[in-house]
Amino acid sequence: MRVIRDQIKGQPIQIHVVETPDDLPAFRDFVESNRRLLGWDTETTGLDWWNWDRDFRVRLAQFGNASESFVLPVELEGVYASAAKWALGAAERLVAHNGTFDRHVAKVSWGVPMEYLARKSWDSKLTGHLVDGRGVKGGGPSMSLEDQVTHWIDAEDGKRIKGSKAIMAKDVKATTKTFWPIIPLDHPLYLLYAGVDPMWTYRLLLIHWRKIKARTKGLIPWEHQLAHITAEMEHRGVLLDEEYTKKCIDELHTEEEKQKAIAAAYGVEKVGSSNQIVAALEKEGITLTEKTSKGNIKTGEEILGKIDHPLCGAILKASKASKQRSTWFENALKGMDSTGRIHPSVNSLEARTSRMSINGSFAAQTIPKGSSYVRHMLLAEPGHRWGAIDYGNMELRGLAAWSGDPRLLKAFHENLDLHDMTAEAAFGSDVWKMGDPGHHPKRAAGKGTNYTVCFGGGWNAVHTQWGISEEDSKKAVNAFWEAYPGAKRMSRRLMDQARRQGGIYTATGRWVPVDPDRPYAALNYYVQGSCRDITAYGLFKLQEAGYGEFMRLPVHDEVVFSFPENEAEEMAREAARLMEFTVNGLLIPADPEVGLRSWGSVLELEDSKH
DNA sequence: TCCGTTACGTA
DNA sequence: CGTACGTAACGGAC
Repeated sequence: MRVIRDQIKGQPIQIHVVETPDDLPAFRDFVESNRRLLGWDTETTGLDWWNWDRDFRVRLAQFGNASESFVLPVELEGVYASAAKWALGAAERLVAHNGTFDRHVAKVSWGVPMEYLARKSWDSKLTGHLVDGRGVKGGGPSMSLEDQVTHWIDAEDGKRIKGSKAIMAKDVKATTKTFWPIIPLDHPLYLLYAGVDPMWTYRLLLIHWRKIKARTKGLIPWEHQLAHITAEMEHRGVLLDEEYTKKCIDELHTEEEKQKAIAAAYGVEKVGSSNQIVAALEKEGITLTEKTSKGNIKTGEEILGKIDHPLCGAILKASKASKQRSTWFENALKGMDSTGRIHPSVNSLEARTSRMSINGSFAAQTIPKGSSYVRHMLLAEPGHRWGAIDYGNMELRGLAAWSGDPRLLKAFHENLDLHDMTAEAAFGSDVWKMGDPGHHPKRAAGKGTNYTVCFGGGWNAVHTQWGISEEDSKKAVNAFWEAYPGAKRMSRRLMDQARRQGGIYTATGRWVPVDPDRPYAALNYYVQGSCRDITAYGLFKLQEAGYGEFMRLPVHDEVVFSFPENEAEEMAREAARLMEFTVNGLLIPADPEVGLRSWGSVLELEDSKH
């Protein structure tokens, strides 16, 4: 058996590379004596595990503790895969970094049920987030294995691994994204890269465990359970309307070509190029002046949309068609498996505030909702109908409940219009009395203020983003804090805590770091983070009640489903009831909607609030 | 090939 | 003192 000797943080490590079946007894001995906690990982041909019946393969499986690991060439012979499968069964506890991916792999490659592994798994990506959930941009460690190693173990080791990818890619004349299926199984850097992974995840878990704040510890099983639920949704996938998708690609392509030709006639070859746009418009006698924060000239919709010139319309139409085509339809088609389903990747614990994100085949959380054009490409299962259940006014209700402000609470308990209330507090009731039919004439300012303040904004944000006059914005924001002193106290308390401790705890005890120069964000972090856990709790209840197999994706304050046609309405009502949650006596309601076959059909319901 | 910037979509 | 994301295209840096 080949042994690679190296170091982590200057400490000696050993990677045992299994080369023949004769090496397996030593592997089994190792697993037996490390069964209490075993780090593991897989190397594959790519991330598209759903193509297991096409060209996806698992190549290596690795198991280890803090200083020793074994690498199995599972791609070669069944005997190695059997050994890997046995090890997964023999371990009492497993730890992996982003282990949901490896559980997909174990399921499609070796038939190991995801649920079986989930029950005894830790995930160092999740524990890392519980310690400090900030990404690199937010001044934090960031959750990728390389970044976690760099931050918590050894900066040199982290960089070395990053560099080794580039070298491997070069060795096989490929890129860092394409070398995975072709790198030889015995490439020394590949074996080193693979072999250190289980050691790192093992070490990271122990480091994180010590650092997770006492109040946050309770979320460890919570996050692992949630990650399992979303992994099952990933595994199930969402049915794609292939015919419709292809039709849209053609349509958009035609539109794009048409508009590009118009733009080209004015000298704009690349409709996304600000330089070309500025130069072409200059020739037409139009000078753009508005600058971005970096001093470049702005050429977005905001600017071009206001100019009455055929070039501007063509540029906007061409880039919109192009972006829709590639972002939605082509990405989805590329990600389709042999059964016609796509498998977007759900990151169950992503943002600083813990909100989930979805990427991959399509970014479900950014799918346009102004029109049903894109949403029509996603279908419920045959004989099913699409269901969508969303929480109503979740964040403002949360603010009311957690702050305990009497007027905010009264508004929701008595079904009053909070936007009218804020408008009244700011601009008086001379022209409008509570309870009168219709709305306060300045309701828009009230609405903008409610949302903006809840999200940590001030009068300037109300002014610029809601189109409210400067004077009204100032008046409304001041009035908000006056009218709802409970919210003011809550914000102040959180800012104090953030200044003293560097962060805040959400309603579920989650630690969220707050930047010292942005203490005002603390209120939003509390509300956003706590609301995310209400959605998470809803998913637990749904799973527990047997609704798991019908769930498709979580979309912030919404969950989408594929329900059997005959019981769809009833199931949606029951699911909504399960999701509803009461915070300090205030209900966060969940509204069920059932469409026809496609996601888009829900949007077209007459009574849809969307 | 990588990465910062800008733009635009969502809650 | 708006917050949190993902994706695409461009264009300079390497």
